[in-house]
Parts: sequence; structure tokens; C-alpha cells
Amino acid sequence: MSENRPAAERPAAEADEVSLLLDDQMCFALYAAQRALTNRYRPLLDEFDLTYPQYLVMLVLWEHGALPIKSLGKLLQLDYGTLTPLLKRLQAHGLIRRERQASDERSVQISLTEQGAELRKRARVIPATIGQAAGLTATEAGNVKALLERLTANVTASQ
Amino acid sequence: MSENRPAAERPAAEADEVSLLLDDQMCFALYAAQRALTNRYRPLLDEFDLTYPQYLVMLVLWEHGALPIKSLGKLLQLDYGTLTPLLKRLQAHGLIRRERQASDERSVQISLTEQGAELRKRARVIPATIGQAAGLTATEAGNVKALLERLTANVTASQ
DNA sequence: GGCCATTATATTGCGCGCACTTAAAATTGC
DNA sequence: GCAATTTTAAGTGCGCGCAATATAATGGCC
Repeated sequence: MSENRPAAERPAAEADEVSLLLDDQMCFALYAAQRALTNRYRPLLDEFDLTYPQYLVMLVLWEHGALPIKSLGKLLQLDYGTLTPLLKRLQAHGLIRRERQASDERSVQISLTEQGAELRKRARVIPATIGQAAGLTATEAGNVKALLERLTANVTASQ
Repeated sequence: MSENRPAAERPAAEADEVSLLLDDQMCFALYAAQRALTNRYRPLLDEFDLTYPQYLVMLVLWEHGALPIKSLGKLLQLDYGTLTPLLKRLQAHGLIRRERQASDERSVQISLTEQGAELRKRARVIPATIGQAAGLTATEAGNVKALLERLTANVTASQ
């Protein structure tokens, strides 16, 4: 297959065509990195009985306090199909409360329990541990973050 | 909360502690970008009745030809729990064959059907379309790819 | 040649993530 | 003030991903 040769050797007709090779694809690097990183979080989060998406919800609640599900979804870019059962599990673990708003009976307010708020102190170690494991300089991590955010904005807009 | 102020204003005790703020986390940018990109692939792959992980399997088969499941797993960094049912679905769609190796009855060889091989021609458009939507320069995409691969290697090694 | 560790795959269970549908409350239009 | 529309959430179904377990074939090893 011509794709197994370096670009310089390929026929001109294929020169401007993007490769179908796995190793040429930034998308696969992204896909693999996301799973590898989530796997790295797992042993850390196991100590709190949290999954990575659940940890993200806790981050938002620690930062913003009580929020309706809708707002959680906007911040995390997740829909109700994901959040509704996830939040019920967090509630079952005693970390959050779910309460209908009196002002708008459609809305469900999510707030931290004492126990959920407590967890924050112990969780402070996690970002540093992950930062260590990632092995990127602050500049590199910042660059990746900025480029990924542009990527997300671009592909979301072109839908 | 002190985390809502810029780093310069924070007390010294917190200065070298990594933030728990969602927006400060490269990990969330990675998590969000991966999902956004997969969502961008979806309408393209729907035309081939493929999911993104199934598309990755097809990429590998187009590139390498027939392979045992084990090798597919190594290349894609996926385990049997993911691959076994995924490959059965690809087989049900008539894109691949699954055959026990005579030389080693434990091994299952995965090969492309005529129809699976045919698909490659039509799939050639996909990388270019995604590249357009991503809106990064080739240099930027290359940098992200390289940094993500380092990240993956680092977090995998530190397990 | 039979025992034992290893290897390749399958199965089960669970938690996302997303599409699609349903339902109830709130808002808007007239 | 009531019908039509919009908003917020829940329910269902399906395909990953991964942990844990099971099973069968292989390869030493004595």
C-alpha cells in the first residue's frame, strides 16, 4: 500500500489526501490519551468511590455550590441521559442532594451534603498526582489545553 | 472561594497546589475534546454504519490486512471485553471474517471481506473532512499529537 | 506423557455517553 | 384565559470500555 511509504515517496495524486494510517491520526492519539488518563485517575478515585465523570461533577459543585442539573450539563457538556443516573448514584453514596425547585417545579437543584463537601479536602492531592504522572511542563500542558479547547470549539461549531 | 481569584492573589500556602477548578484542568479539555471529536465523526461514519471504535478497527485492517484479535488489541490499546462484541457486530455487518487459526486453535484471525475492503475507497474522504472541521494547522495538529503521545506513554508507564 | 503455568479469547456486570421518546411544568400568543 | 410552544427532566436502548472471572489450547518440565 502506498500509505506505508513516507509522504515524499507517494504519487502526487495522493499527496494532498489525508492518510488513513492509524499512526498519522491525531484523533487516535486523542482517543488513546483520554482513556489512558482516565485509567490513571482510576486508582486515585477508587479511594473516594468516584468514577472520573462523577469526579468532574464534584469539581463543579465544589467550585460553584448548588446548581440545577441543566447548568451542570452546560458546564460539563453532558446531557440528562448521562447525568440523571450518575447523579442518582452520587446521591446513593450520600455525596449530593437532589431537590425540586419551588420556584420552578421542572428544575432539580443539586447540592453537596456535608460528606460531599468534606471530600474536597482529601481530593486536593489528585491534580498534583496526575500532573506528576502526565510528565508535561506547565507550558506544554497549557498549550495542549488551549489547542484542545480550540479543537472542541471548532468541531462543535461545524455541526 | 479563594480559587476564584487569579493565582497571584492566592495565599502562599495554596500557591504551589494544583487547582481543583474545572477550567484549569487539561484533563477536562482532553475529555471534552475526545467526545466532541467523536460526535463530529458520527454523521460521517453513519453513512458506513460504523461507530468510531469500529472505524479504528477498519483502519488497522486496511493498513495491516488480516490480524489476530490480540494484535488488534495491542495496536488500538483495547481489550477483549471491548473487541469481542465489537468484532461480532462488524462480522454481522459483513465487513470482516473471524476464523480460528489451524496452527493455534486459541487464536482468532480477523480478515476483511470483499465488502470490508471496498469500504476503504469511500472512507478516504473522512480524514480530510475531519481535518477541515478541526481547524488546526498541520503543525498544531502535529504538536498536539506528539504531546498526547508523550502523555499517554507517561501515564501508562507510571501505573 | 502427564502436570502446570501461560496464552488467547469469551463472558458478565457496571458505568458512562448519546439518540430517541415521553412527560410535566412554564411561557407565549392571541 | 386557553391553546400552542418551549423548557427541564426522566426513561429506554445500544455500544463502548474496563474489571473480574471462566475456559480451552499451548508449551515447558521433569
